[in-house]
Amino acid sequence: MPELINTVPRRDRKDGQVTISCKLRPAFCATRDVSGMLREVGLRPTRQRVVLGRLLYAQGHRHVTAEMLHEEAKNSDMMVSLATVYNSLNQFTQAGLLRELAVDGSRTWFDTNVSEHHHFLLEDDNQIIDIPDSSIAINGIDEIPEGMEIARVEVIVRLRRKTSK
Amino acid sequence: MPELINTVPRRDRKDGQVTISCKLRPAFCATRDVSGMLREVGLRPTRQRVVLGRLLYAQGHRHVTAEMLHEEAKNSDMMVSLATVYNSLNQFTQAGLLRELAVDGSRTWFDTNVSEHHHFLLEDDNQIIDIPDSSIAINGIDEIPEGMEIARVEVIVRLRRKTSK
DNA sequence: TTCACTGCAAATGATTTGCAAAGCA
DNA sequence: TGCTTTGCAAATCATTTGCAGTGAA
Repeated sequence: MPELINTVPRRDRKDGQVTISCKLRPAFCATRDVSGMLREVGLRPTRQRVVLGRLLYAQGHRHVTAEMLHEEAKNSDMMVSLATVYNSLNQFTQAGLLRELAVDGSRTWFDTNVSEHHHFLLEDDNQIIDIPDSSIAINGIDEIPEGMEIARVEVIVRLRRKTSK
Repeated sequence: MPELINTVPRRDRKDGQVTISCKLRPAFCATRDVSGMLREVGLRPTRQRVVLGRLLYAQGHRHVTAEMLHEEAKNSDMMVSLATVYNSLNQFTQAGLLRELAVDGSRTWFDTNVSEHHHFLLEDDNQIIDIPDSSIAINGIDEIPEGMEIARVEVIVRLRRKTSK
């Protein structure tokens, strides 16, 4: 069941302070809608794109790698080649349905939640979790280089297991 | 000429707010000190490590990739193999002389400034710049998952050229 | 002299690409 | 039918590794 949609993060800037408020955007809900969603962004709803779209959007927001998604497709006996998984993830990203996350040099993560929000990274088991409902204020970036503007602010809070003492 | 050293970032936490104050740590200064620096962290000052150490630390803080550093070594006719550049960068990182940056999925960046601070990423020309003297307050991460603690907070402010309008 | 370190070349792992075959409009 | 899209296999790119030779201590 879909939540209310709130895709546009608010961003106010005043005297060197950037404040970003964000609510998680709900998944493109409902399995049956994937074809429509694809058509909406100009991607032909082929069998493999629909399969991947369902895996991505049918269960709420997710963070996935190509390898993970490929594995899932295999397990649901909807074979999609790994190359196609990569291609589709890139097409989805370009179409604005996914967002790429740079958290970990070794592999690329994709986030089905494209609205502005931030992440916990569990260093021990290499898992990514949304920071829920965050309202983040950053001071001290009033000196943005000449001629530039902020495209996006990404905050990654790296967590580790508490050292028992 | 070295600035004053201030390696330890302050971090206070009170009611769900984490505040981090940081000053840029100066480079391990002076060309002639690289050998000593290496010895201090338990790395034998071999010719190639000293060459790389000089390139990294002789000119203030830097953000480099393995490829960049390899190129520089070649240009200064101090040949060091690419494999050794990679190995050295990893050894330096493990020894705490460098910090790895996750900004861009495609290649690994290393930062000679290991104290806690944050970065601008110029998306257009893929350049990384320190956010100077930043004092950053983050609200809303009071719900850290059970049994976890913050290892590090990374903020990346992605910048793009201002759209002329 | 000894053992750590380097350099090459080959191995790896993630991702992309070329191209013939297959599938949607 | 015609033009996309897929799937495989080969190509690529960044990075790591095995191992014989080299060099600091």
